[in-house]
Amino acid sequence: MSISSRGGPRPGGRSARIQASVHTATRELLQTMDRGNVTVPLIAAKAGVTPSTIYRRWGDLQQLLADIAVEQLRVDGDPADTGGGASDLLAWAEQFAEEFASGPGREILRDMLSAEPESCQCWEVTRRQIEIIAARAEERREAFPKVNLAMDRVVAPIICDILFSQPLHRQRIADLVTDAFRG
Amino acid sequence: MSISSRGGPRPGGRSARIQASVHTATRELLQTMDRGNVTVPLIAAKAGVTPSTIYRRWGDLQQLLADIAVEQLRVDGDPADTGGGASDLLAWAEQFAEEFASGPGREILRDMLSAEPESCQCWEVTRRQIEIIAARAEERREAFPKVNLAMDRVVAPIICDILFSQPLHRQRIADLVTDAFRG
DNA sequence: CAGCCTAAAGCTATTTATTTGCGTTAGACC
DNA sequence: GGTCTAACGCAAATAAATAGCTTTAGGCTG
Repeated sequence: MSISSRGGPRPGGRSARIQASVHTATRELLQTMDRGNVTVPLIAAKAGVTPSTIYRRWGDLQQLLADIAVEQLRVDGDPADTGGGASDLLAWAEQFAEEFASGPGREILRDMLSAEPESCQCWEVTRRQIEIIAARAEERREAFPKVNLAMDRVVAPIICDILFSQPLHRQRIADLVTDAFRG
Repeated sequence: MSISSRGGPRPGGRSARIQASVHTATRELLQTMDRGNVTVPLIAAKAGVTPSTIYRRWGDLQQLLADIAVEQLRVDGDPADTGGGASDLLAWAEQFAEEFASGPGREILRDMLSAEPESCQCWEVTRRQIEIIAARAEERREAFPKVNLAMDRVVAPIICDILFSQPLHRQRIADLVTDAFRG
């Protein structure tokens, strides 16, 4: 009997309930107070679980925060359909930048990065959004840059601007998008 | 009498000695063991100071690590002069990528990012390196991209590849450099 | 160059976070 | 229903971080 073929209540049930409870508690705390003051015991108390539960499931605070951040990226759903590939990309980039350029947003991005493993799903999730935009553009038979190029020309510079605290104006984003269309 | 006009032994002397001692101890520990096992009390013991000294001067482990990382960036000195702007940029980018693509290198980059403040001198220091290359190219009356463009087209994608654990081949870097020269 | 003055370091006690071992429970599977 | 185990709760032990107070080094003045 292999480990994976047997196994107890892993996916659903209590575990899921606790995960939701911890996630909610964390998000609420992050709205109330500075990220630097949020601690594992605090989250545990608000979520109604013991700290050791959190340590065992997530390892440490950073990985928990990263987990939550990635989840939030997902729930944002598909990028808006504005009728054209170029404007889709611009709209998406503006929203993305706005979301992460703020103090808290920057902290979230950094949390995602400091979490060790493939938790850097951040890049994958983002890429998938661009793929959706690209697919729509193709359906309409529009010209649209390769996804890799869009990541290099638009996403990478925006992320670096955010991480290294460079100012990020509206025009700057528009320029990046324009550049992406010049193969 | 203003604070800045009086003041005790701030720049030189004991403080400098202790900073050097702590930096050295940290670097040595990082070579011996995993970054995750390095703690402030450990560093303090090896450096022959009390932990509270480190906490007061650097705040926490991340800021100390970031401080050291930036220092190491500096000591690497000017980028090599290979005789032409394009090859200078390529050589620099290859070395940069190699330095940070490794496991420890990635961790260093992440440390620099998680340290709060303008400690993100990482970007500034890097930019200055590109400026040096650009200045040399101008002296030779070569064509060379604007520094901002080089940062966007070469540095930003490389950093994102490293941070998000994308593979980073030699050819990939060469392509990025080539792109940068297509204004 | 002797003495004053203070920023920075030491020391210690206290608080807070993290780890660990062990008993308990929920719920997946037969 | 019964069994079996991953995940949880609880509590004790360890380790890290903070804070108060004392001591020291070394820049500055006279």
